[in-house]
Amino acid sequence: MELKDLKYFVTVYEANSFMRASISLATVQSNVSFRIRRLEEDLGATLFVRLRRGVKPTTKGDLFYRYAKDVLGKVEEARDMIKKPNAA
Amino acid sequence: MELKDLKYFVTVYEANSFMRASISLATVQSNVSFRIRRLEEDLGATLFVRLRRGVKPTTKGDLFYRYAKDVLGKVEEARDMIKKPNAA
DNA sequence: TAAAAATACTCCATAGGTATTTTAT
DNA sequence: ATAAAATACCTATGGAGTATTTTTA
Repeated sequence: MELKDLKYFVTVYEANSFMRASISLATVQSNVSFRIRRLEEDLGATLFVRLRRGVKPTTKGDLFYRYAKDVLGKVEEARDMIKKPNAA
Repeated sequence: MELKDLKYFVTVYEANSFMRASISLATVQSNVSFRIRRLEEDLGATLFVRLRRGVKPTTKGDLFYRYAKDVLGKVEEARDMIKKPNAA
């Protein structure tokens, strides 16, 4: 699992679409598809159900979203903390 | 920044040595050196002072350690949560 | 001066991008 | 029928390993 996978996941979750997410992420739909699939395989769980128009998170997808946001938030916190000149 | 960088950082922090960390990480010293340096550049801060024998965390290194552990811990939590069959 | 980190270099795996096919309603 | 996801494919980037040089207490 990579931080980028979490970023992709969160973007897809909020867009309910691989295609729209790919635009936000300045990449291409096939990459989003690949990374989400790989993340699902890594976790051993389906995170989205694929629908006629876009995708919809599964229950596990909903749960995972909270952790993903939390992790990405913590990383930003760490960055901000390091940036502060008085932080050393 | 990648999760692997955080893992490398934490291992170095706990080993006080790039070389010993490389063994724990089943890789090679040059990779550890490279990833730590890149992480430092990414953050714009030195995380370790290089000593005659091994390394020693800077004040920012000490602070960053807490976040790194926290992030890696949260990722493990997420994995465990997803693994639970009743989590969906 | 010696143990350990940094650097230079090579090779291969894989990430990203293009084009096409498959799926689901 | 059609919009969107999956797949196949190619190329280029960069991650892992090897060998060597540089650093520092």
